[in-house]
Amino acid sequence: MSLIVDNIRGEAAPTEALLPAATGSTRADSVFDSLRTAIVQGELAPGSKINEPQLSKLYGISRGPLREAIRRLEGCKLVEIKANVGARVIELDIQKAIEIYEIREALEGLACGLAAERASTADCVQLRALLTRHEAQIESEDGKRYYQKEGDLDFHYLIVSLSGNTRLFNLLCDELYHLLRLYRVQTSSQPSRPAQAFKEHHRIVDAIEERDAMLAELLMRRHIASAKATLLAQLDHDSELNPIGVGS
Amino acid sequence: MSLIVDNIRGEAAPTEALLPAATGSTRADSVFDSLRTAIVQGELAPGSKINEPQLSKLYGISRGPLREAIRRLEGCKLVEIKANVGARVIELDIQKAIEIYEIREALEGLACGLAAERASTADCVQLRALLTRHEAQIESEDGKRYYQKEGDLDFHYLIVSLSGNTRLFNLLCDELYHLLRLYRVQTSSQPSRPAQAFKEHHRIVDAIEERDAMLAELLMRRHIASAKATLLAQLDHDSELNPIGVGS
DNA sequence: TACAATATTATTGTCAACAATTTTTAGGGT
DNA sequence: ACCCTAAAAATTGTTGACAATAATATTGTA
Repeated sequence: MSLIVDNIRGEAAPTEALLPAATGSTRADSVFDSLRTAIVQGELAPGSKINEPQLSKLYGISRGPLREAIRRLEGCKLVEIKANVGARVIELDIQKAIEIYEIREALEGLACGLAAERASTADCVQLRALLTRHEAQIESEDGKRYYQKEGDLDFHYLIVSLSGNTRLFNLLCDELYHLLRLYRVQTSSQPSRPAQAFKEHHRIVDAIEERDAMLAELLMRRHIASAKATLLAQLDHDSELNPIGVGS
Repeated sequence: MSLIVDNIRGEAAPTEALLPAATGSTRADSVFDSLRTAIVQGELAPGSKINEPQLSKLYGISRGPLREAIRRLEGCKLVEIKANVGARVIELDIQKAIEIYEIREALEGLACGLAAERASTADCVQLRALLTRHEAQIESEDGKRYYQKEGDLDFHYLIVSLSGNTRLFNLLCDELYHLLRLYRVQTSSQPSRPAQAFKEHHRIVDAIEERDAMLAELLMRRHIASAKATLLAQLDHDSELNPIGVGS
């Protein structure tokens, strides 16, 4: 068991090499991107320490821009910094995931309602096309659940962008979605009930096509609430096993 | 007229002296706080450039920690950074303010509903006491609208904290509320309809006391929506004057 | 005067070294 | 063996200097 714990909480380092530093972008920006994907994809284990000398050597940069990148990660809530101690990759337990889903439910409900008010006919066509495309993908290569995960996010991505609220877009797509990805990786959770989800997606597009903002918001909130319910059930199940957080 | 413009957009510097660097906190943290309040209170004019040598001299620190503070400000959406060019204080036009209010409506609605589900009886008493206290303050020193502004935020602050969702609390209190303050300073907007607002506040507390989550959410959303409506009316009014953004 | 190209200045990005703090290790006492 | 204390190592916080880029001023020309 301690093997697993060590694996999860160890001081894992990302396998990435240094990037060629794309023009128009500073080193701090590139290393921020690299670190973010490293964290979100689980290469930097949750709870593990961010070692500045080690990472600066790995990426071939000095600690100055690295620290700026870390400060940006802090802004995205992907690491937590304690003064004079350093940064650690965030750990998402079920409790925190539920908090995120509560927020997501409210914000994506808003986005979906706005999308229904503002989406053009062409937008609706695009939205429906995206759904059918993903559906076909799933049916053909049934084994690879991977696409379904990303496909699901594509759908939500598009709707949020149709809301026309750029701040909302940034909030969801630049912050919350990364946290969701991280949680999925940490718990290696499969997307449950794909068939049901697709049905719900189509109902949501129906509502948007009909410019029914209230219904669109309601359906999206319900759609996300059902995912949240799965988490809640898991939380209740776990707390039944360990009544007051008693470890082994 | 150019006088006003210069005053608003000039490279104003905050009048703050360097802080004694509270223990347990790094210099980057203190200067982050200083800069944030300087921006929110309008001492650093919206749109003005963040000059690193100038600010580092003013605060008596080097550019390293200053840049980390700036990166944190970027995370709070208080400044915008362009690579190789630098950071500028954000400018909030009505359009952006409306986006914020849309988000705030959804999130505070959520917070209020959760508060209704989770608040203890003592919490409700505290909430009501806060209201009556502010009411008395307003009636006594009617002239000072200042208290009403902050008092209004106090009320919302408390409700958000009662939601029990810490991420929601951080999102609203550490990010959105600062932006609201900034917008109020930028437009020197007075809180409209204080009497009506107090009535709505009491109805909201009523709903929370009765553990009526749906009603509490509805009332809070409506409460914020009416503030948003004022902005929208202003936007329509302005666009009537300058049909397609024609300056003087 | 107006305009374009160039030179100058200022500012940002980056680095390597030093200071301050924390963590780890070693040692001694009970 | 345990725990407390002190030295050593490692890591974070900070600084000043240098390189790269952008903004500004200057000059030349039509």
